[in-house]
Amino acid sequence: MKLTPVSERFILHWGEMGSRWGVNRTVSQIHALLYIAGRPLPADEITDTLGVARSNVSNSLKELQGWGLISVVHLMGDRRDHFETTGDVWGLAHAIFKERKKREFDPTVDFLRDCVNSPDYGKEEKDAQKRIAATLQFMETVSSWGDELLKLDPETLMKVMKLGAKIQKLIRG
Amino acid sequence: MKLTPVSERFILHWGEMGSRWGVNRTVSQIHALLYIAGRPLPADEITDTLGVARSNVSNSLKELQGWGLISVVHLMGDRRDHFETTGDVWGLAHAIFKERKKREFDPTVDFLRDCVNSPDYGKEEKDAQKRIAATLQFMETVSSWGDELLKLDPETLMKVMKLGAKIQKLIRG
DNA sequence: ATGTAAATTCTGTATAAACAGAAATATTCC
DNA sequence: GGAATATTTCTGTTTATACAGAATTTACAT
Repeated sequence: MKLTPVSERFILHWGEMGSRWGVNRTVSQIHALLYIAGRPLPADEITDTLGVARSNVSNSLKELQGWGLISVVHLMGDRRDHFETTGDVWGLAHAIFKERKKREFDPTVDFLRDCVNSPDYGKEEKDAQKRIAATLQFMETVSSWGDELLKLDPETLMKVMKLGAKIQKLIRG
Repeated sequence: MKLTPVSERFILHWGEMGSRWGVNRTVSQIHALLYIAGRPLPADEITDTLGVARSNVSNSLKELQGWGLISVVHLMGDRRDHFETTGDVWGLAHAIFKERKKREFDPTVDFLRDCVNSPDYGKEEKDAQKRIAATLQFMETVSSWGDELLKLDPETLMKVMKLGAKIQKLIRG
């Protein structure tokens, strides 16, 4: 697949940012490619377009499935797997947010709960106890807030975001 | 500094999660230590407590300063630098959120703006153009929402979070 | 100035992640 | 069943990061 200049830049940028987002370059490049392509692509076409090893593509596709970002589809008269991603940026953001929360946030909330319930907890300095408890409480609040937001439909969430700081007035009133 | 069992677990957990959060283990361990200690520590004490090389501590402290998570203080009659972090979980979350947004989000928003304004943009498939534009618009909305939230004081933000999904009613009404 | 403590930078090593290419496995068609 | 195609797993290499320990620099005291 021949890439236009903008597509190419897009894919390269996505790949570079990937490392900051905790996913490797090839994985994010493949995702970007599928997003730009807007149609299901077979692994070989991804391989050719990005110029990486076929095995690398295979593993990366697996990881993207683990993130819930791509799905396999089949085309009539073609035995190859084809891969596609949502063209809908909301769906994407939803999947990414959900998965990152699960991987980066929830384990620590669980851990902190465990700490606080541990028999050793009382042996801690009073100040340290306070800070740990406050951290847990804070993270629990953020966590359930996140879950709530994930439940909202795009339109509502968009309104919430557009509201921005003006929400203060609603709360006070 | 002798660590209690919970403190030790806390620091180790923080260190492990660090890699998922994009910072290395020593960096996050040091931060956790300062957070638990609740008082300014000199580099040597950090070195001894964590059992890592002095040079490693030095570099990690630099990185934590880059994140705006620690500050240097001096104690009377002691020439050594001492390092401390906010004991306030809100302050912490604020600093982390702000910095992550800056590093992981804003560059892509800038990049997408650049794409859309590029002379090559028109050569793109109509569908791809739409998706890129939608991505930009979405990320811009999220970005300014983030900025707004960062401006709110903790109490208000807490109320917003506690409100959760019930915010829908406020919006409709 | 010279010595001493503190902090940083430099250099090499170890570790882990990413990746290519080969080999092996699975799938579908005849 | 066997050939052809598609996919995954395995193995070794490369590359990037983390780190220790040494060397250097900086800051301060006398």
